[in-house]
Amino acid sequence: MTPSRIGAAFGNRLLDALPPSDRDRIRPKLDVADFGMKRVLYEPGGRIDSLYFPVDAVVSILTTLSDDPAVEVATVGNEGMVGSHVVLGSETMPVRELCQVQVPGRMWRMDRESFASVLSEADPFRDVVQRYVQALFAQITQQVACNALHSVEERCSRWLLLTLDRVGADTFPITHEFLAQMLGVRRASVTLAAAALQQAGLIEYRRGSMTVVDREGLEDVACECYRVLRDEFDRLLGPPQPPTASA
Amino acid sequence: MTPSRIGAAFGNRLLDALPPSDRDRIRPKLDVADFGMKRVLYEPGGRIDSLYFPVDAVVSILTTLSDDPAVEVATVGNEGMVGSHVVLGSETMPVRELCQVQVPGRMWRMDRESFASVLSEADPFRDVVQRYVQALFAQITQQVACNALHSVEERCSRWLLLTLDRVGADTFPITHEFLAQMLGVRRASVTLAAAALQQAGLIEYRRGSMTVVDREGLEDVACECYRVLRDEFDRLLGPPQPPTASA
DNA sequence: CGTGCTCTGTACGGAACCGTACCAAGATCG
DNA sequence: CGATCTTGGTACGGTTCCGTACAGAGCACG
Repeated sequence: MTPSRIGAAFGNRLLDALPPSDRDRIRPKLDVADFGMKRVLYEPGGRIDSLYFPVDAVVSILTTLSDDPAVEVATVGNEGMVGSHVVLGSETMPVRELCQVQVPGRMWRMDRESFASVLSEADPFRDVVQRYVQALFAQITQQVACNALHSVEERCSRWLLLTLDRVGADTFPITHEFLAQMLGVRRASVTLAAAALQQAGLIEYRRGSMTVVDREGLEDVACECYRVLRDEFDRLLGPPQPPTASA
Repeated sequence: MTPSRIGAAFGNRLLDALPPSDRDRIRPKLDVADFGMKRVLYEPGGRIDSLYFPVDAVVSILTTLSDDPAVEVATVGNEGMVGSHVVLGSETMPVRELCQVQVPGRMWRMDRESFASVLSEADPFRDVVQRYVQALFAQITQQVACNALHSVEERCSRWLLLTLDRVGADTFPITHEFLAQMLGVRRASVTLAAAALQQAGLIEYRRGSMTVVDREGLEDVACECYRVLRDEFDRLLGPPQPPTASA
């Protein structure tokens, strides 16, 4: 943790969308969490005891099926928070959904009671949280159409771009196997798509590590879903701030 | 409209989940709406002036893409309401989503201001509405996995079963073309799947009209998504009531 | 330094589905 | 009752992706 300069930024777009005075008001209720890769934050149907506001971590919301591995329905990074169901009045996850750390990194943590009490006061916090839940809704919605209509290569590109926006770096850890599970496709299909993207000079990867080389080129290959989501987040949460060294 | 017997049911599971006294309290704010097939209730990004509680109508929530026809992300019938974004604090639809009547029928209508004012009081209404929004979330989430993993025939069956639960009858109007758009597949693919289902003696159809003959057989063909959604709705809203003649 | 494990590259047949197209049967409407 | 439109049946080549399998390449650890 850091000395809390007045109104200092958190490095999380949702929290930083608050006026400085509101930031200082909730700061005492936050501490820092740091989880390793693939750490499960909430089990299916499990209790939501804490909410998390990622800084440079990325978390997946997954849905489980009886015969297949879990499929990703949305990702949460520095633009949002993990545990949105509390906003809908629930203290638990849906029966078949879980949250899992995708890319390790830092997150701000707040326990559910604190969150609920801050939320119950009518203030900017409630407002920005509600807008985030709308954005999360939009993300899942887009994923429905994307999975129905777009190719593996398009979806891979979309996924990489979204992740890129959420971790602060061009390189992040990811295996083909893992990405395949997120997209609900074969590992070999991801290998093929990734090879094509590397061939085209858009990415580079070696054994569990992915680097985006040509970001704009990747946007051209990705389906429109990426831009749609980015624009919707910007509309609801305001454009991303340049990363002020904080936290 | 009907003479309002005290505590009378509405024929909508969400409204009927309220205690009779609460039902009577909101009854004056409701009137009956009846829209034809394919009528658009909200345009993409458009204002939500009224919310609707279907009785025997079915409404689709669709997401639009620039190059393809709109794809269905969820359906709303007598288990829920149309206009859930108001609960999230918005007065408009997301930029790329719309709501369209799927199967014509009756719906209860409430204007947004009335809804918001009823909602702001802490009471059973707020509670049941929040649970419905959770169920809607679950439905869209399931659709993500379903579109990624399941065949056209499985998805057709799921769609028919969900619709069957929502209209009060075994027969309802639907064309192959329309169903294909909802699922994001070719019209010919639906024709093939429907022919197979008819061949198996599960359904019958003739020119824009579909009848489910063997409901349990259809459940066996459908993917697990149908049962998952039905169970989640029952969990959050209570089991469906036998249809009391009302409204 | 060798062993074992994880991750990636690649192959092959097959299934599902696509884009497109054309025709026939039912409905509608003058 | 004939013209026209909508809906459904069918076909065909092509593409994408699947299921499965195996081998090599990088890394970790004893």
